[in-house]
Amino acid sequence: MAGEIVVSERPGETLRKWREIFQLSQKELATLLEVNPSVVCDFEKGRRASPGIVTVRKFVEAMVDYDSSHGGKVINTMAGTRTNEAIVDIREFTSGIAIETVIEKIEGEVLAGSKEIIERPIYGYTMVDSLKAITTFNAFGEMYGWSNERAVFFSGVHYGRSPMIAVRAHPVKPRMAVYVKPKAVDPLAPKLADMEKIVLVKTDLDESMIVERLRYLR
Amino acid sequence: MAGEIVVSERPGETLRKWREIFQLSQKELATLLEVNPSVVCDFEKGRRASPGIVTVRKFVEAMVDYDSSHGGKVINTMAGTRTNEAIVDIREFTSGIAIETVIEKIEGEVLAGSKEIIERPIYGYTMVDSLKAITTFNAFGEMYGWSNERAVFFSGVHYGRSPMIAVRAHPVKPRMAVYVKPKAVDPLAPKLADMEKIVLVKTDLDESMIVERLRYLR
DNA sequence: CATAAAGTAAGCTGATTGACGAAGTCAGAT
DNA sequence: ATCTGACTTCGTCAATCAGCTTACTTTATG
Repeated sequence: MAGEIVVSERPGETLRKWREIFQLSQKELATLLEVNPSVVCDFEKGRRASPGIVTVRKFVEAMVDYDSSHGGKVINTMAGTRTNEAIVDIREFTSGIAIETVIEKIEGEVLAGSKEIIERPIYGYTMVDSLKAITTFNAFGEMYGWSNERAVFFSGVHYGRSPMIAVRAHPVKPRMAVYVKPKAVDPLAPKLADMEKIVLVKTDLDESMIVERLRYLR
Repeated sequence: MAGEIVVSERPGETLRKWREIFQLSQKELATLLEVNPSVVCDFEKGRRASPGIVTVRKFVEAMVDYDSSHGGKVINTMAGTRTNEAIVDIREFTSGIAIETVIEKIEGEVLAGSKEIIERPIYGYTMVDSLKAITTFNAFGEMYGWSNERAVFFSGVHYGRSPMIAVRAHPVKPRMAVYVKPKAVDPLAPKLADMEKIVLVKTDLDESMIVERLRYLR
């Protein structure tokens, strides 16, 4: 959405399109943003030709927040799964931790990833139930996607294909993907990981065990 | 890519990440952009906190252009598939065509989609080889994304799951997805289609037949 | 018809960007 | 030990943006 706006030939029109999808008037949106309605108009009509990305973010955020505080009519799917159900655990480290270290802790087997990237630090992790993550609107990270610098643990992996496909198609990528007790690992997965330059790891520890072990990482 | 930059917490760092992926020095990139190297640095280090989207576009374009004029080392996948190979056909209609009409033409069976959406118009279509699309850098339009208002035909569908997962994870959605002669259709696919409010259709015509039939749609 | 409500247009101001160039740091080769 | 190349920092400045206000169309709707 934010991406679509930046990338579009006439950002203003795209902005408008989304405002209309969210069924907001210029005035309403302006109120949410605490600006004058003419500002919204100016952007939509292109008087502001190249809005700063912070501005774009503000617009998108305002609309999404509004929607979710009104039951998420636009954002939420009709399906019953709630965002939070998909996310089993989410934590930020207080400082950067090398990917290697995490791999050791979880007794992971590296399926893809060069030496170089393995040395890089990450700053947190997210544990998701793969199937729920996909069937839930926003599990992929509150519209802004995952922060780059983290690991994503996928539990409930069946074929070992979909999670990496999701990563591939999503604009914002984690540094590291971990399959938790996967039933299988499709050969396509490591290939995709290589392409994305992210580390793909498999572990046989279960969710609670992993959370336990990562708990006392700084 | 442009999307990732806008959306990221520290756009500068993301910009740098991509410059490094393209294996360019600041100086080289600056030369491509015809600016002083310090400009590149300023952006990467965040002195310019909210670059205009035109600037972001310039950066991205410069890197992509450079890469493709050097054989597309980064853009084309290491897996050898060239971007264009994934896209079998792509066409814009001169005016909007109702989704219903397209469904009739291709003798499609509707797997998901309400009456309402089926009446909506689309303005073009893209035919992709599913597997190649995923293993190819740019087929998903990482750069510019799909336009909303079109159909995407997936050929070479095996389980009938990945294409919809890609659609799900990708920020920009087509109005209509068509499985061309799928070997199977995973039950998850129609569910995802419903959630995305896009029409999912299956057809037993083959690629060339479809292109043929859609050719003479206005 | 009158009058909201929604959106457009235009002029203005202070803040920030986009750009430069000079002077600096830093890590590795020579 | 110093040199080179890659990167950083910073002061500067014109251009542009983000925001305001106020006045003007349009388009419903009682």
